[in-house]
Amino acid sequence: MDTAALNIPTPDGDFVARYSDAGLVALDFPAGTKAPGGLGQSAREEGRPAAAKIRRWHSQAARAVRAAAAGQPCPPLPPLDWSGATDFQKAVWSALLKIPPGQVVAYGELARVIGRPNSARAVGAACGANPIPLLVPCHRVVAAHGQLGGFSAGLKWKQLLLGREAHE
DNA sequence: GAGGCGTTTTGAA
DNA sequence: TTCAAAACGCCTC
Repeated sequence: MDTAALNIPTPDGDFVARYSDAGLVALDFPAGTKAPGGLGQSAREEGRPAAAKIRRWHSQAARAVRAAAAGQPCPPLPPLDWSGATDFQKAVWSALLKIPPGQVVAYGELARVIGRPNSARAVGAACGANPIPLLVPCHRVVAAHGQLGGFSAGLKWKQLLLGREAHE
């Protein structure tokens, strides 16, 4: 694929945003804090130098990442490239984008929102497949009974982010 | 409170 | 096409 990977420095480390011609395709958490997987190596641009539009998206994404990491309301996001995702995943991720900062919903509740009340487990799978955590706030989804559930970048990040948002 | 089972979706063989 | 796995929820003991 023709993608560009650009660093987003924050007080918590360097996030890595990956872009296609259509928009932001993925966001990697800072190396060292990410759970297994091996992503998050040093950022490098693949292919051509970043086009002007990608630089524009990157500045938007950088602002959004820093705001989200600080638990503040998210400024406008660049276009997100969800090509390759299933309709179910897109429905789940769209619903996630509507959750305001500081508020959490249960997997089962999210399942009802998208019209699949029995799909709580599938919602969890879709959250786990989310390539853009933080900006698509899967950390605001928790299991029933107040349990945390899981998080692709590690539960420590989930707790940290929820704590900061609750503090706002 | 703990354990087991059911539901739904995804990805690999 | 089939099967196993998964960031869950509900029911039973």
